[in-house]
Amino acid sequence: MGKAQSRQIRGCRATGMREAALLLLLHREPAHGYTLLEQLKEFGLREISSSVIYRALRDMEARGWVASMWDEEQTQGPPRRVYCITNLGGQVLALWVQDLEESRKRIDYLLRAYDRHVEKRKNGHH
Amino acid sequence: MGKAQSRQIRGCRATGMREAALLLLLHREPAHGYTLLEQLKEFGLREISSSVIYRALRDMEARGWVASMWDEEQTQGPPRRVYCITNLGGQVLALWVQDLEESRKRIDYLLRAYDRHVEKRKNGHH
DNA sequence: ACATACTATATGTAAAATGTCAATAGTGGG
DNA sequence: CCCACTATTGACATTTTACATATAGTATGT
Repeated sequence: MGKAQSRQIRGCRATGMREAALLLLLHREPAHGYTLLEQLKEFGLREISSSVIYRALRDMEARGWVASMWDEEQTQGPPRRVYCITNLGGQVLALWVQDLEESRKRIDYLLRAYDRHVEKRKNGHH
Repeated sequence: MGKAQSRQIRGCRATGMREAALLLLLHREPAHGYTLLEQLKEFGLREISSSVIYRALRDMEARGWVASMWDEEQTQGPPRRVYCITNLGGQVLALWVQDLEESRKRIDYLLRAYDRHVEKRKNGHH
């Protein structure tokens, strides 16, 4: 399929949703990547593959937003990491939240502009 | 600066805003790239460089969402393209709008979840 | 004529983000 | 032992975005 056709409309997510959701979950309580993978569904983020989550977690750790250690209690499977949010991570979460608020405003504006425009058309103001 | 530090929080826009805004503007009336560049500010999209807009327009044309021709009337500068939205483009715009509505819902959900969480913390529920 | 500022579009390339696939590995059940 | 489920990681391709720059016409001042 050519380059021109490649971009599809597909569940347009706000950039930053993933990070914000992860940080929020970890702000509630420490968790493992595998658990977070499940919990993210709460936020309606469409299927995110596991490797993406794990990578996001490692990146956030490199930035100091979260910290991790291997879990001691052994469970049904190989050892797993527990991630905790850091103080910095909490602050960053607050920033993401502010950004999302602005995003929402912009989306609102566009949607209203669209409605107004469609409305006008219906009323015959070609 | 290392890879880990490279990702900044930067005016988190919903993916698809740009396309939707362009299509909406063109749905109102045909326009030139240079004009659209100006008009996009209405939607609070932070500085988008011209090359990004022109590329977006060409891509949308390749997908059949818009059509262009060289403007006949000559103006202050080199010849310029007029872009019109196509029927397909109008339908695509409606889809983008639906997507943005869902995006807004998801953002809403996350923001409320954050508020609830912060509220709980304040009330002493560790 | 020459410089420069603004209008206008196009391209090349690098960097960043995302997606896909598969590798590795422990545990438990039949 | 084979399979299914839990759990994390790495390699690679694709997609998206940003940035710098090329090209070019028009207008204005000197």
